[in-house]
Amino acid sequence: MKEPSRYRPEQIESSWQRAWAEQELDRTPTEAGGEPFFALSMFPYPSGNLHMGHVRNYVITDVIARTARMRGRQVLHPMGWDAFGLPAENAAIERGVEPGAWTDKNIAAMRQQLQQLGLSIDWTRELTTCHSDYYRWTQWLFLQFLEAGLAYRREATVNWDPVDQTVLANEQVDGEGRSWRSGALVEKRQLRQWFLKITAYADQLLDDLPQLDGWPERVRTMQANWIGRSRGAELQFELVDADGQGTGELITVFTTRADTLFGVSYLVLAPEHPLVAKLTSSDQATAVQAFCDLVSRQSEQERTAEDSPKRGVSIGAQVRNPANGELLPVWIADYVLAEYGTGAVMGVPAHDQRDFLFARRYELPVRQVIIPEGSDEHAYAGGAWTEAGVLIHSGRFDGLASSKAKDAITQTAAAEGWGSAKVQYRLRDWLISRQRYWGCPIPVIHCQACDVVPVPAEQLPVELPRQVAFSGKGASPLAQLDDWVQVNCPCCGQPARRETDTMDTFMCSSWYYLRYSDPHNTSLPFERSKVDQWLPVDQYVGGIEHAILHLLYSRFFTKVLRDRGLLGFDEPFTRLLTQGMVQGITYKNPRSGKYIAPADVANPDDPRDPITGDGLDVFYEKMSKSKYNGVDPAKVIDRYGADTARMFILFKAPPEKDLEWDDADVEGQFRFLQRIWRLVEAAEARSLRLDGWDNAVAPGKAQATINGPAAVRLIQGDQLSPGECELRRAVHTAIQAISDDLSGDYQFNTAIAELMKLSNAMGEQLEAASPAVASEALASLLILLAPFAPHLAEELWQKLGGEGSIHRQRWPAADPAALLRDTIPLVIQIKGKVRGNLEVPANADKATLEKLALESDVALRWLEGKPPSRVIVVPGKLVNLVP
RNA sequence: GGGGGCAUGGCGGAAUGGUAGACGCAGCGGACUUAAAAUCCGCAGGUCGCAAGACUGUGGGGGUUCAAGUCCCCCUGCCCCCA
Repeated sequence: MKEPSRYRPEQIESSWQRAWAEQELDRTPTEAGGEPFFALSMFPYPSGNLHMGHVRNYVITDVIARTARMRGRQVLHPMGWDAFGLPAENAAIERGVEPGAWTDKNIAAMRQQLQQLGLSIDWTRELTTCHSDYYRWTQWLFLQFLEAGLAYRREATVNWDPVDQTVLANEQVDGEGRSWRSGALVEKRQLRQWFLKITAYADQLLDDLPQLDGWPERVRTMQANWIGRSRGAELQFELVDADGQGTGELITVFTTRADTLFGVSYLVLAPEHPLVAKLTSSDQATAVQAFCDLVSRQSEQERTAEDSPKRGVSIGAQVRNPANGELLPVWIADYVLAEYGTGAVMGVPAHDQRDFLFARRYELPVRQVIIPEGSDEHAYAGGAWTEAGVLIHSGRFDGLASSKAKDAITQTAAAEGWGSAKVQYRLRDWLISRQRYWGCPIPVIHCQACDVVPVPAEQLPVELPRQVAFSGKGASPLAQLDDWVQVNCPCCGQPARRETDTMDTFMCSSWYYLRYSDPHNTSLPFERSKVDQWLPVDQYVGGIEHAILHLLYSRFFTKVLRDRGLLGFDEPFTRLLTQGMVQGITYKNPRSGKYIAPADVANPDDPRDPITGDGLDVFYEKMSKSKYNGVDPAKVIDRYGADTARMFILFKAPPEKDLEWDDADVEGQFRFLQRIWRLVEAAEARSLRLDGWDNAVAPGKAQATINGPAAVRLIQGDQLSPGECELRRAVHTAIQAISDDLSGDYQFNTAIAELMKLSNAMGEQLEAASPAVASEALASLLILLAPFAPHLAEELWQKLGGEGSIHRQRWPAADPAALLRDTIPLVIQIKGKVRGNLEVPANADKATLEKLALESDVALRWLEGKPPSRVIVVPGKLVNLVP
């Protein structure tokens, strides 16, 4: 007797990876035939090592890509590298390695790690954002923005990251005022910087959100909140001199509550407002300066939180309320931001909570001008009343409802020339300048005579100089490279200077998905016909942390490029799956706050600090080095193989939920794959073969409706034993369930549960089944398994003599005949409670079911001979008898 | 403060308004073995009961329905976004 072999992933995985590469199995089809399907993962930053979050991301996309291929779609499933960024520059500063070389080395390491996962990626389309054959086109696209008037330079209050020594866009600063990268509290600085005019697309970016019905609702909500459109009015207040005479100079405020105009007690400017310096009276100058210094050290969050103290100082100027002629003092305050609206607001303490707190603190008058409808009482005590209502103390507008009054006052303002309706956005223009070396150079030249001159397209790329000296201090290394900086102006030929700022790396990632459609084009970023053929991305997979940043920028790019005629669609990503985090078991000493490595915990049932003996807190948290809770994918692959790692990650939790890494569950998946191996071994020992199984996906071939060899097609229900019927039912139930789980809303965890059920059923029924039924079951199991565990499925497919690669097999369709049953268990309910079961003919009609139920033992026992008052029959399911 | 989401065994998680807990992990019992590992078979929400079975059970409270984890209202707790 032949010695049974054992499932040893290390012996099969790498050889199949090589074989598939030779067969070019993952190559994107170039000839027509079949509907295109673009499966995309958010590309990684090449840090040099793959972590579990990456693995989860790419495995999910891989299953989607493989399934689509087996369903006859033409699949584009590429990978690339988001390769500009600070870590490379920090490595250069700390270890003296050249950022480009460091990055390329990391890419090579990570590519190899990715390949070990058995991902069906077309590596011939790989792209790297820091290579000039890519960033040449990032520069080219920047010039498109410049030409369209969507890129501009201006002096602005910007977020300065003191750790990374560069500015940041608003989206890149979190709610606590910290940098998304370094975690440092950002400072405010006045600098002249490059911006992209994303606000010009604010309406489209907002209004097109509802059509993204393949996106998670919460991502759309987050984007809508971020754009923050509010409809209101701009109102102008004229400055008056000490004698109460108008000076002709105006302060413009933005408000969504024009209805409260008669309740204004004062005006507030942002401390950074350009008029502040001009308007401050001499006796207030010292106080104002001190206050501005104080505010510049505060974060936006601190300044605007509703529960924080509101501070300010009068600047000694006065304005006139255009509605009633009252004179109002002008203040500056921390809670008004220069970059939002006009940088000035009207203070209405009775109807705005922050104004209320401010007025209390500085003893400014509070006048109520809105009362709740149907009431004449003062509706506030101790706080502002911010709801809509009816106007009082508002002259000719008295008695109007808030909503009507807003329109009426705005119209009056327009008619009398002191205001107009205005739509305001929270979204601000995207600051793309970075004072760093390792980024895409901004392709412009500053000339004394010609001002800002774009580098002519034929001179692109503006190459980033290599072999640069890094100090880590002061200005960008680029600014210190005189040879590089000094050029002649392309316009007038006079000596000029290159722009030394580089682009935000989010620029590079805002269009990479487009380049995959035509990655080797040397005359354009991509050809329109190709981008329109493959895009928009059918399924995009990545982390929720990009809900606003990358996803909003990419939508913006797509719309701009559409308007430039470079592509022909409105949105880049049709469906979006935001996968959850991978969490590791984390031990923390609650007294010292120190994290303890799992390896140092002697007894996991009673975890204690190895040094102090304190009991430890145990919980799951996102894997990170500092918490010692990371699991290295390479080690898992070494020990169990890629297929087990893939299966575990997909089975453990639904894709959008957080996943708790658990070694015992990994073992469980390995055992499952072993059981399949043994199942096939046993079949092989019976000489079962799959070589008649002609089911391959051929380009253009019509979708087969019946699977398998002729023998199975001829299976007649009445020729099968009950066990064979049961087995076929299990097979086709699994086909149907897994096909559903892999359609649109991906549920890999339940799909794998169905595979387990099928394999359990085969364990019981396969041995007694005829070769035709058994081989149908085996082939189906392996084909259904193929997207999840591609190496094992291929190995076993070949073992049984399957023709061609299993990955070229057609996805099976369930045979409805196999799902039919003669009898079904009918649930008998008494008053809604389940009291028993009854085996009844599957095709029995309502009347028969009712009769059978009434005659059942259960009915006799519970109804005590009395006829029920009501009978509900759900055919195929249950009968509910209500006494 | 506003908006959104979530809450199911010891654990991860399943359940088109129709038998709650699929599938797995951990656990327990058994077989095989000199023994262990591996493997195989079986048990398993809780309470009461020898058992048959009954009662109870999806964060808490109400409601709609023949029937609610699922739909509606209120509350509590946790998470996310915005302020």
